[in-house]
Amino acid sequence: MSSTEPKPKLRKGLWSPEEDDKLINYMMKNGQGCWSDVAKQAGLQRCGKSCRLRWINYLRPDLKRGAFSPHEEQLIIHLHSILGNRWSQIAARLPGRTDNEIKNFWNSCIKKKLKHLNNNNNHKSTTSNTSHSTNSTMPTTPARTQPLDVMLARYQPSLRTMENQFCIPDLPINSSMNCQLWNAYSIQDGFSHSLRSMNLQEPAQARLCNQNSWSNNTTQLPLNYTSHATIPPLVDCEFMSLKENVKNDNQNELMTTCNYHDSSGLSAWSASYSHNADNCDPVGSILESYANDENATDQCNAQPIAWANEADCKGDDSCFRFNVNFGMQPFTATDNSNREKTSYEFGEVGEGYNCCEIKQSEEEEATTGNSLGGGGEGFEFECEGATAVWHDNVYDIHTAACDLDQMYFT
DNA sequence: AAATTCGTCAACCGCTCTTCA
DNA sequence: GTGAAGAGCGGTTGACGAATT
Repeated sequence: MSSTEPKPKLRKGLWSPEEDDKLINYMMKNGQGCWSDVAKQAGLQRCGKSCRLRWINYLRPDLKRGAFSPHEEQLIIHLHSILGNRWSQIAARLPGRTDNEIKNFWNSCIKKKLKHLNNNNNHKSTTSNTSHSTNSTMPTTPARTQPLDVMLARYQPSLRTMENQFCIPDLPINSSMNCQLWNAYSIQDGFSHSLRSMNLQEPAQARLCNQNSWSNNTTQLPLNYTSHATIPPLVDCEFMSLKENVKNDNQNELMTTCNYHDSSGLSAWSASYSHNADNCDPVGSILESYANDENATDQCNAQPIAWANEADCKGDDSCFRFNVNFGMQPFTATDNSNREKTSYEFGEVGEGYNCCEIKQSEEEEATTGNSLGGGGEGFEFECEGATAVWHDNVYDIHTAACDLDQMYFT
């Protein structure tokens, strides 16, 4: 049965240049409003939804047209490895690109490359397994030199190799310390991690270097992943520390866990240090076991992060947590009750490097004592415009570089 | 040269979330 | 508190040009 009433027929399909003109003129004149009104008032026989889509994905003036740059490709792969198919969130971090564009690019281009890469790898591993079954050393394949290849390789857990891990270059650390580094490219939800553990050597400082600029607000992923690889230019950091006066021998023990976030608001890598792990409480023991476990690459998940739980601070432990922005230095943190003041010095080290040096000051050792222990208190820090407010196990972070909200410690 | 396959991308569809009365 | 409308998101479709057979 056919209706005799003339229904308002809405156009579908491709937009004509005339329709585009009408929409552009209307939007330039009136700005964005109710989309169903836009359709009517602009004289378009389209539904509001169609108008919105056309404007957002194609007509708005701030769109960047053309092919994706290599850097954009890397960024998309990086973000997708963390966010999955959350195209709008990925697009939000690529100025001038739309979610639709990125989605199409992913489905038509990157996905294919990944598949191809995976096929190659499967072939390689099949053939190598049949020929060498007992070789337990790290893969000896040379470091990849193509950025996209590196990103793709890192995206696929099965393809991760030593040279594809983030590592902190030139990271001297006390021989009594163990250092554990891991990248975070397997993050799906919160801060679970894919780990790479390392034992490092003296001296007793942890220097975190970056060939790019710490203070650069834009996200630039590292292009080279050699043994002295760069790390992302991170501008935000969650920093946790546990300090314990070990009983009997009056020896200080320090365990520190850092989670770093790049300027796109995503965790990019983490590092942990333990001092005098031999005397460790469970916290240090966990760290040590990972540091000594050659197979710890992918098994830790969120466990290290849990060290910062109040419950892990036993006895007279002091426990303090704060956020820093490495692009701003020096950094001083004060808890919101003004009972303690903890200073960390970040200085530039080396020509062409904007490095961050983390060390615990004498004052801090002397003053942290027990007063920062206990749960339920919030901490608030400020650092040249950056604030981090801790409440209900959530950090609200606001910085001049980016506005990150609700980062979680698990 | 025609037919077929492939790749790209704009647009649609259906669903969820948000806002507001 | 509730429902309707609008907005936004991700998956999918289909048109169209290029490449291949």
